[in-house]
Amino acid sequence: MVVMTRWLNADEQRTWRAYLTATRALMETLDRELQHDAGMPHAYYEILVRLSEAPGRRLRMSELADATGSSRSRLSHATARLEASGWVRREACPTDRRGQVAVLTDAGFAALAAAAPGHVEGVRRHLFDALSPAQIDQLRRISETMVDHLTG
Amino acid sequence: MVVMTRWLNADEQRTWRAYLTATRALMETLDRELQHDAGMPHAYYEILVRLSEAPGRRLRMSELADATGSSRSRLSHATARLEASGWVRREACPTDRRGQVAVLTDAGFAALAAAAPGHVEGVRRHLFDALSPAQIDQLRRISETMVDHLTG
DNA sequence: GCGACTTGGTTGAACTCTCAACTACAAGCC
DNA sequence: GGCTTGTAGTTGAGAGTTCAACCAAGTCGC
Repeated sequence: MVVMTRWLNADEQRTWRAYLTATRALMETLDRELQHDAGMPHAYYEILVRLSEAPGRRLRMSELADATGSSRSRLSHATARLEASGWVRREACPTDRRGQVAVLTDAGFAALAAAAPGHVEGVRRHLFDALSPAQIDQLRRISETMVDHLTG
Repeated sequence: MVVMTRWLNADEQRTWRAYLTATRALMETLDRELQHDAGMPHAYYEILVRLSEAPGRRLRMSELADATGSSRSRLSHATARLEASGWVRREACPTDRRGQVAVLTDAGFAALAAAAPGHVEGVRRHLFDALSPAQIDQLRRISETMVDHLTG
């Protein structure tokens, strides 16, 4: 079966390349800053954030994986590393004997509290300072549309 | 010295999280598709694209690194891998004895030609099909603003 | 209660990326 | 020329991610 490829037109091409370049540059900058200032990659920072927001600072592994948009395997490896750093602890789940619960330790909360101001400042400087309020709104709508489309 | 952190307000927070989630989901989807269908990660696909567009299908390593927004180290490793696949060949630069030129082989061009339709279709399906023409325009402007801001 | 299927989570190998160190050559300066 | 500094690119080690295989425990149907 032959299917004609719907190639990108000039506008789409330009949009796609700009989006790729911008996103890559932003993520690399933030990742480098976080690694340098707080000794953790952005993915690990997000894990700590989600745990810190959860009741009791604890979440089932699978819920944490969903919240951070990560695979179970990735989260398993990451948790092992965070556990070695003393920032997260694993406990058995009382209601499901297969389950594990990741718990943010006090040291983990402290590490997050130390990292957050610098990182938030980075997000502001590298992203929001460049955009108008209207653009921030547009970016939110576009991103939410994308999320719906990709996961719907 | 004490500096007050300029925290994100609710709108910014929501925008940031949606952007992160959307971008991660999109990139992972495209990367997985490309890996599955063409046996290469997205970063390598981009290298082949840039080479295919260059005159003589060849570029200096440093130009290629800039074009793909990659570090020299990353490009070195990637080129080694692409060379092992027979998709890229390295030649000495005639004008600068330190230099190397990456050349896209016929096999590399064929691999790109085989991968491109599926990948472009993926970009269209997962991104552009979800956005209105106005949103595509907004995303382009936002992304170009970000690139200027991050690299300016 | 028992087999089949599904879900929760981990593991190891292969792969990619980052960082810092390093070699080699080019360019500027005296 | 000879010295210093900058640029081009590579390398190896360490860290993070993916994929597939796997075990253990829950769930469903009969």
